[in-house]
Amino acid sequence: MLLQKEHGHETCSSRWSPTPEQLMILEELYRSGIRTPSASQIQHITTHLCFYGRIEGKNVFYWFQNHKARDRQKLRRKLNKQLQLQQLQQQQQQQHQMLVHQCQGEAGETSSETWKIAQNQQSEVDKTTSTSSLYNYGMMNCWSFVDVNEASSCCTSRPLKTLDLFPTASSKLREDPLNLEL
Amino acid sequence: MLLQKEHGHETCSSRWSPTPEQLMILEELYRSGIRTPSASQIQHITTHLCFYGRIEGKNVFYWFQNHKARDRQKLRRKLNKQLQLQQLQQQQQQQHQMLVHQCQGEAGETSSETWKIAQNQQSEVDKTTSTSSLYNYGMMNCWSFVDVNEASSCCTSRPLKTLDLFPTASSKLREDPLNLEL
DNA sequence: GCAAATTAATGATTTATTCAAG
DNA sequence: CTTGAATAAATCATTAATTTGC
Repeated sequence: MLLQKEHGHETCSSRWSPTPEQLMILEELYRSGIRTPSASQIQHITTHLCFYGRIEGKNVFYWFQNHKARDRQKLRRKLNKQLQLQQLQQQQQQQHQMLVHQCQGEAGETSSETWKIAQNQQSEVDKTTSTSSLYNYGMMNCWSFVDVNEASSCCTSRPLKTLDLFPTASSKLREDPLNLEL
Repeated sequence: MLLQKEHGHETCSSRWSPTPEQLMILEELYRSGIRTPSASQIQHITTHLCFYGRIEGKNVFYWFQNHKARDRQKLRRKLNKQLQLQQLQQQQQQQHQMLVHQCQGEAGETSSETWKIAQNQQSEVDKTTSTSSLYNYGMMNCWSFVDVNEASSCCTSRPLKTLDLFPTASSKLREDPLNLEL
């Protein structure tokens, strides 16, 4: 472990932390394709970055190591997430395909036609407050009769069935392999 | 005033907020091309989504309205941002192009070649602690002589030299195996 | 506003894996 | 098959961001 030293007015903490400029340049180099710089590359970079603040070769070395690793890690996780999502969505798509098709069948109608929500099964409670009333749907000049209590009564009955999602993976699931060197 | 209810996700607050399932289905419908659903489409969707939580027609109507608008907005902003970023990056690239090119010229070497930082101009202060010592650069079994005080003196005196001890010619790309937890 | 407490990032080390030479 | 160079993965440790209670 390094000791804390005072170099003039600058505080030397135990570990290097890049100045914004250094970071910018490092990232630029990374974007330009450098992943595991050679010794002399590290040397050049270090010399260049010295202008912006204290830095040494191993800092550069470590920075590229870590950045590359965490980049891949991030990518892997992203892909995994997307995969899970896709699987989920596929299942749900199956589950809701009927709804989609139903809606597609009615594609000809316009949204701003006056529409009424048929509220046939009114809940018995709260009959006093369940008055049909005029709703102005935003900026559209379309008014509809909607029952105020539509939602609450609608929520009490659950006619649909769900598939079990997430049972998929074994416990040993690891992140997907990923080919390196972007 | 908010009434709290325990229906899983459902809390009855003053305004509707979609459950994850509802949101997923709405987005699925959106992706499937629906932008301004007709009255009966809204009716169907609402009925369907009621299963997952309190919802009414106007919520569906508004959701599509908002989603469409914000989608467009997001796209616009994204494009603008990308443009600005590109311009910034171009400027920065100009600024550090030389360094990048320098590094590109040395692309053949491997990172873990033994490399030495010649530290000729030793700073006068702290002579006691400024001992050259062996550094193990992480997991690489490559040891280099590096001066402990490299950094402090590096910033005061610019010209540095690399002494590549044995330039091996073994840079080869390799398949990435890698596996990892979730 | 502000500092203590907590959390997220990330620099630095260690351990495990890969691959090629002998 | 063993060994060593090189590197990826995992881990440790400290700093920076962020939150939180005053």
